[in-house]
Parts: sequence; structure tokens; C-alpha cells
Amino acid sequence: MALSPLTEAFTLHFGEMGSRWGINRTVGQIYALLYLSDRALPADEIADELRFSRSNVSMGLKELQSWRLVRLQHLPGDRREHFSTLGDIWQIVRTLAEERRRREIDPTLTVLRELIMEPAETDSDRHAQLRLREMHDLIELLMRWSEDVQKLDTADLIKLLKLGGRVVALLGLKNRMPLIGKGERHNTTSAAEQDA
Amino acid sequence: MALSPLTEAFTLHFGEMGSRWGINRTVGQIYALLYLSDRALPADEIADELRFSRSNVSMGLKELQSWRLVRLQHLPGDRREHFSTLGDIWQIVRTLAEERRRREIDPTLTVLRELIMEPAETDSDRHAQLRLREMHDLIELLMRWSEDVQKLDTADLIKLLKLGGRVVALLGLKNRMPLIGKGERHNTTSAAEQDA
DNA sequence: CCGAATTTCCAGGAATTCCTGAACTTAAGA
DNA sequence: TCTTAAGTTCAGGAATTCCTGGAAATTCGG
Repeated sequence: MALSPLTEAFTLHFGEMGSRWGINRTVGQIYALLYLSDRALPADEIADELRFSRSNVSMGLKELQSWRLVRLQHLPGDRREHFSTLGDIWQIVRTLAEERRRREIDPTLTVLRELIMEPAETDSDRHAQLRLREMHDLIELLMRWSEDVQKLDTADLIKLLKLGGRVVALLGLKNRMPLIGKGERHNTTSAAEQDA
Repeated sequence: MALSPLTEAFTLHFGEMGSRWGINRTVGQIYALLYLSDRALPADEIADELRFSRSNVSMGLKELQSWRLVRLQHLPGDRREHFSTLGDIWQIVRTLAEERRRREIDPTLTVLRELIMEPAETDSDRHAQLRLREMHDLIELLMRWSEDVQKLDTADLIKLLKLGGRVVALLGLKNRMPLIGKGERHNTTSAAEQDA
């Protein structure tokens, strides 16, 4: 079976985008194909449609499963394994966020904490540690926010997102205190530390 | 001059992380070095410390400048160009978000729109278009949120982030209250959203 | 302008990542 | 248990990306 022009265009674009985000092009294309498909597909069919070797597809699917982005199912009367993406796109986002966090963000935070704890020998190192702390606090803040809003059910999450920055005005959070001294300048570390 | 162990550890980790996000390892290391440095550095010094060729550093800096993540300055009495990162880490986040959007998100949205407009020949294509619309609406919602909260000044943005999902309860959004003071309607996520 | 310092460009070798075919393993069904 | 379709693994060739040295271009002080 040949790919429809629609599916082909999307898989190509998605593969291209994937490779810009550190995802192997063919893995991206496999995911794109499954994402658009209205049924679970067996590996040999994927290989056929995308013109990849069977083994390449096997490796790609393993990778996608390790990200929990693709799941395996058995169809009655067919011995082959069939693969599909998560049906709910919000669940896809949640899964992606969790996995990226687990694999990349948390280890990075650990490294940052270790380096910040290290006794500094020089002024230069002390400055570097300030920068590291800024980065650490920023990432931690963003991750806490992300973790927190992911607990919302999807409808509420959508409402929150649609509200955007208006939340600040609605809740009267706007900082009305006169800017003292530093004008527009915001020191990240202290700003991130102060309680809202 | 040799790299301090602190700086070396960070540049190595950052380069490694960068390569997982589609950024060339050496470009990541150059950025990391500049990020930690307490002064602007000339290219030859960067090449020295990281043990890269002068030309590699030149290409890396060009790349970083094209992302507006590194800026060039001239120091009095020195003919060489000196480079530094943005001082405010929140500005770094804003710049990154803008550039990624411009380079990757917007073109993707364009492709998605084109494919959704295409007349569908088959049921399979019709299903694919529903999936494409879900993705389009989701990305658009996230981008609008991001663009919107970036207009806040940093102190307010931090407050909003710290608040996390509690916004929903505080504003009573759970009870189907209409959004206060809303003229324009965001027509995003029509496919992805289920209004509770 | 001249000349030296600095930066940029680029061809091609180095390094890395990707992909395949073939051999091997597994397990379902007869 | 045997047969065979299906799945996995992996060595090594293909493709891509990276990096360097040398040469050209640019810039600035004199």
C-alpha cells in the first residue's frame, strides 16, 4: 500500500523537525505515520510504506516504546505485533514532558547542584556558581510549574492556558511596588527566591 | 589559561545535553563557557580553553549570534571581538523561545494548515486531517500562551509560574464561569478541547 | 594606502550516526 | 515437538555531520 500524499508530506516534515530536536529522522517518520493512522500498524507494514528496512523499523519502534509514545497491541487472528500512538494528544504532551524530565532535566539539576556545592577557589569560580544557581533555580521553577499544571484535568489546563498572562491582573498579583534602585533590571536568583 | 574544574565539568555536561537537543556539542560548550564567564571573551581565548580550532570557534559563535544568544562587543585597547551571553537569564529564555518559534514552530503550523486545507479523498485521509488539526490547535494554544505570558515583566511571570495550577481554583474556573472581560474568543483546540 | 592582526571561508579528512542484510532467537500454531 | 512467521541483534558499509588547516578577505592602526 502506498502512502497518501497527505501522509507522506507530514511524515517528511515531521522527520525533518525531529532531526532538529535530536530525534533520528526515521524514528520521527515512524511516529508521524502511526500518529496519523486510524489503526494500529504492524512493523512490516510500516517498513513497506516508509521504505525502511524491517530492522530499522524494529529499532525505531523500540526507541519509541522506551519513550512510552507508542504502545503495542495484539489483534485477534493476527500473529504480528501492532503499534499505535496514544490517542489523546494531551496525554502525548504529558508523556513527553515526563520522559524528557526524567532523562534530561533531572540529571542536569543534579549536576548543577553538585557544582554549586563545590567550594569555590577563585572569584571567577564564585561568579560561575552564581550563574549556575540562576540556571538551576530557573529550571526548577519551570519544572515545578509544569509538574503542577499537569495535575489538572485537560479541560482546566486548557482554560488556564487560554487565560495566559491575564491571570496576574485577575488575581491582583501585579507588583505595584515602586522600583527601587535598579529600574527594569531583574535579578533572577533573588526574584526566583522571593515568595509570591 | 586552563579551565577551572568547575567550568570544565559544566561545559562538558552542557555540550552533551546540547547534542541531545539538536545542538552541536562544540557550540554548546562555547555557549556554556561564555555563560559562566564573568567577562566577554575573544574567540582565540575560547579556542584555547576548549581546545577547538580557531575556525571551529568562529563558526560556533556565528551560529550562536544567529540565535541572538551571544552578542559581540569591542573592548577599548583591544582590536579583537569579544563575546558574551545575555546577562539576564530570563532574557535568554525569551530569546530562545522566540527563535525556536520563528525557525521551527511557525513553519510547522504553516505546513499543518496547508495539509488540513487539502481536500480529503479517503476516510483514512479524513482521519489524518483530524489528527493534524488536533496537533495544530495544541501547538497554537501553547504558543499563544507562551507569547502572552512573555509580555509580563519578569517578577509577574515568576509569580504566575509559582502559582502553578492553583490559578484554576482561585479563579473558580472549575465552575464553568465565563472568562471575565472576554471579548475575543480563542478558537484554538476546537478538536482537542472538550469543554467540561 | 600599507601591513599586520583578526576573522571568515571552504575543501576534504575525521568522527559520528544511521541503516541494512543476514544470522539468530522466540514463540505461536499445527 | 516441529515448522515457520515474526522479532531482534549486530557487524560493517553508507550517509551525514563535524572539525581542521590553509588561504582569502576584512579591518584597523599607522
